[in-house]
Amino acid sequence: MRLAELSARSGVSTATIKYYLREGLLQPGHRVTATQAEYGEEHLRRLRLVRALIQIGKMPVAVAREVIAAAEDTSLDHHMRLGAATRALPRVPGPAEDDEATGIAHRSVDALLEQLGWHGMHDEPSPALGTLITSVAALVRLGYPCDTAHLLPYGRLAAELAVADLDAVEEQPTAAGQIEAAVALTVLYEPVLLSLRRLAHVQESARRFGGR
Amino acid sequence: MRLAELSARSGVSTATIKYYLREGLLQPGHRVTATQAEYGEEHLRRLRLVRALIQIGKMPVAVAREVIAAAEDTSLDHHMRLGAATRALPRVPGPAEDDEATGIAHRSVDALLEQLGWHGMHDEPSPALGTLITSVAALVRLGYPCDTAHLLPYGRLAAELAVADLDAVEEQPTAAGQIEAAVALTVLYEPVLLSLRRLAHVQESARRFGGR
DNA sequence: CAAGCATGGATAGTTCCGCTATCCAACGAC
DNA sequence: GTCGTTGGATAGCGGAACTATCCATGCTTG
Repeated sequence: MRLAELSARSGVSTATIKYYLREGLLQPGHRVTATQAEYGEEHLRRLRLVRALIQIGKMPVAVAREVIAAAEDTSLDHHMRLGAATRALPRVPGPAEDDEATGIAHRSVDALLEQLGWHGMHDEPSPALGTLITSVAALVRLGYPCDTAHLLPYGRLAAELAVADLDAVEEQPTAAGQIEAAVALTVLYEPVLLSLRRLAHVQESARRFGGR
Repeated sequence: MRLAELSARSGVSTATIKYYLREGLLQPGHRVTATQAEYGEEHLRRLRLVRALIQIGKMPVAVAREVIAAAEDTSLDHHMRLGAATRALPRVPGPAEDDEATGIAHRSVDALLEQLGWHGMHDEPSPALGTLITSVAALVRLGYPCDTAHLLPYGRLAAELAVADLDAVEEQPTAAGQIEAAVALTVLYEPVLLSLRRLAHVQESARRFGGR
């Protein structure tokens, strides 16, 4: 398949595909002559994944490159590669300030992890932990309840989600498939989850404050 | 308080505050002379909210303006204003394409809403519904399991979250406080939830594929 | 086999967004 | 009165994600 066909089948313009090739998000096609290259189904699939990460997952192009590179790094073991998406992702600047609210947030989160029985979080710190603390600090600063008691139900539900997610990952037969699934499901279920929560808000609000 | 003090207490530069004033995200201060204005605690609070929406909630400035305007629109009733954040928000372009995957996604989502007993979703369509369908379509296109059976646990957990969220909203004593809380908690608990899910993935992955 | 259009690599340009820097006239404390 | 401060207006900047143009090659068709 030539670049033009790859473009037609993916719905991505040739100019954008060239851009992704430049940025290293896509393997170059097999050069068949000095000025022509051949692309296969795996390029199409990869392109769809990249597009989904960027458009649906709102991931910056540079981050998508790192995530994909980590997922393909065969020097890491299975567990590490499964965590590739998690580690490369969030980019909400960690707790930059060191004010009172950040301190409170830090303590609330530590207590939460303790109560959930999640250990080893500080050993290989996931950027998600920084994002969590920053977000809780923002809530604290606005005076909203965000102590361990309020966070705990969220933590328990997150744990349930993780079980469902990992089940879905394990449905994939091959190791490489599991890695890709971990990346794709982690990132692409996020808008699903947030949308469902928003819709549930509408439902629950209607139930309580019932319009008509 | 003068602009400089507002800046110092919020940690936002005066240039940025002026920008927010221009963009209508902040009420102008009370003009005390031709060239000076006085700001109060409510300006500080509002500024912190705006910052949180933009930095933590990753909301575009223009969207933050709409959300805040809707939340303050006293011509709407309580239920409507509580939904202001939900309706003004997501901006993942709705299902633009109309391919096979989108059709499958549409049917899966409809069946899901049916099984959850969520009705009236199509009457005043929340943009979250469009985001949901687009995201599911992307998963379908990549060949991942995303049928009603897979989505249902997410829906149920979202419903549980909504109950907890609305409980937190109802803790606020005043109507205006509830509106602001609905906006702030809807948006600012999103990174909290996603971070917890990522951390839970690490835990669950360690449990299953356990490195050491 | 020549004409002519398609291919794909390189490079520069465009658009949008979220600030940021510069001016400048009016204030106000010393 | 002097001089630093305030705050409104305007223009500029830097990053991100594309997008448009150029051009040498090469396949294709009459």
